[in-house]
Amino acid sequence: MGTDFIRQRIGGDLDAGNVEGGIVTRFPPEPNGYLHIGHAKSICLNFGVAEEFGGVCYLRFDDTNPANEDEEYVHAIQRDVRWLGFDWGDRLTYASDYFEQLYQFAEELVRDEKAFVDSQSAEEIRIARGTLTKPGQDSPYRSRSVEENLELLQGMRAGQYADGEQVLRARIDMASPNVNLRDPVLYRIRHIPHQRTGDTWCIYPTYDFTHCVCDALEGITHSLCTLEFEDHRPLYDWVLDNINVNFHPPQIEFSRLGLEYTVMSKRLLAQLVSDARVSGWDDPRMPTLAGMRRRGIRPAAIRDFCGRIGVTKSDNRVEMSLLEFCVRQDLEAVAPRGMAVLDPLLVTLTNYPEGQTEELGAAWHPQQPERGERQMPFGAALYIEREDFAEEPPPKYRRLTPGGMVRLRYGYIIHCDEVVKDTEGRVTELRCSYVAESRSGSDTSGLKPKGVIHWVAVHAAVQVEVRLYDRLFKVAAPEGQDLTDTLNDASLRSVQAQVEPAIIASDEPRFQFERVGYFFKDPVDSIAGSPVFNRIVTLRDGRAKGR
RNA sequence: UGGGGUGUCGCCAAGUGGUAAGGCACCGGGUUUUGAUCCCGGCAUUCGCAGGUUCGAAUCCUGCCACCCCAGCCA
Repeated sequence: MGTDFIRQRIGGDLDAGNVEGGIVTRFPPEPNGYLHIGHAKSICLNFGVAEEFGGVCYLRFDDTNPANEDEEYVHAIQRDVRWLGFDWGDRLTYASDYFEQLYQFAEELVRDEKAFVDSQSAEEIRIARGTLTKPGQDSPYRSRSVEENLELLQGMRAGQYADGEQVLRARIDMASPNVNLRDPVLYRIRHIPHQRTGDTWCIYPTYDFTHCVCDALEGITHSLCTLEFEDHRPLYDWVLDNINVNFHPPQIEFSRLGLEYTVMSKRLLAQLVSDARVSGWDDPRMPTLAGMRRRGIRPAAIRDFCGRIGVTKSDNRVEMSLLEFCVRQDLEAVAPRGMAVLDPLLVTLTNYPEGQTEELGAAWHPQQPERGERQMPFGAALYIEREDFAEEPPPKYRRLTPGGMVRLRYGYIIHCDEVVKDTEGRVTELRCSYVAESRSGSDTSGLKPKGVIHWVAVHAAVQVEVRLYDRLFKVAAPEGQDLTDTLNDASLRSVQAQVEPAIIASDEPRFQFERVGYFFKDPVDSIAGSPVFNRIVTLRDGRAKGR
């Protein structure tokens, strides 16, 4: 793990003896959607920092707005954090755990004349707030007496008012150049049952009032959040400076993650789900942790990625190639190899005894012979990849051509004698001859074909569905554009592939289909004996290179 | 046009006055029965721009410029 500005700051605080009790951080998601890879950055930071400095990290649900939140998300978030490999131990909390204390602090602010109940409508408040360049106007209710404010606030809590009728506001400065300080709302009335507190409350504290107080109560030593909250820091500090709480965490901001060809806003992701542009939050094309998990990406790859992107304050949009690199690197040593033909072209070996078959040994992992091998059935009828044959090969083409030869990986060298086409001119079959003495491992032919291709014997091939995923969007930065014309309609392609039987018989969840990519048995749609494979990522393609 | 931020290679990102780390990508080359993996090598005389201070600046000062965020009773 590199040392970013936050870790440097924490290390410095530790060295200076500013944090006696050890580091305490928190990951504070609102349960209103699924976690995505941008959250993973924050999770890896908060939990990672706690681990590295011998501290602890809370998982705290920021459930202050029952209108947006749902229990489903609470479960999904816990699952995702755990899947990523982090453990909050007994430090699972909810902002709602502190509702009573929050309320008491609110009364305290009222008693100290630091807050007042405003009876203006939301619209009136908005207008009086001024603009970015014009100062706001004080509310006519700004100087109500402590007694009146207290009675009003208690009345709000008791349910005497309708939604929006009253609101508790901090009394700060309506002329502040920072609009967040223009008497921000601390409590609003919402006659909505809360998923955890039921109908105990009909007033709910806002983020700005809640977050800093929860941080203080939990003794968070470093409150890490994203850049858009930088303007809120004065308010964070104001609240803690004006209530009787003896702990004041520093808020430190870092930039959120941007990733090319996808979006990271929960709003847009939720829209993709509700508009059925994807199959759900766990659609393998989604940048959600649930989606990436279903795609077949392992948590180690995501953690590696989060370590490589760093933590800074600069706006960023990371290239997809970095994520892909992390995914491939993680899978390279782990995934057993197998062969699958995605777009089959029939090859008939004219000199191979009709009806004869044999078994050819093939390593599960060429760099790890200890993993053993499987037997690949071989016969006179084979499938090869359609794109591994070219009638008019481009320069440096290393596969089959009319009159050319290639090696069938772990098998024989074949020679293309005849190209059979249908009436449309489409190639339907290649009639080839095999070199009997070229069998892999006992090759005495002396031939040196320039290429090696994968294949599957027709008589033993199993047809399965393979889902080929591509980027969700056609443009690198889709935000702010119309989904309909930026969405990549080729982001999912389903094909019927021919795979070797050993893959079907294996319990391995992930394979590298040689020369094609890494694939994962879809955990939802696979049936015993009839798996559906998701393409996790393609193999790196060095085809452009010379040599 | 008010406030808050950010600008170092195509993308991330070190660097905190001593003469531009690293990763990804890309480009060579080697090994290879996966055009994969692996291995070697290349890749910013320059740090948004312009001045200034200094023996010396990406790092300090001044002035510009560009981009991002903020006017929810969302977080």
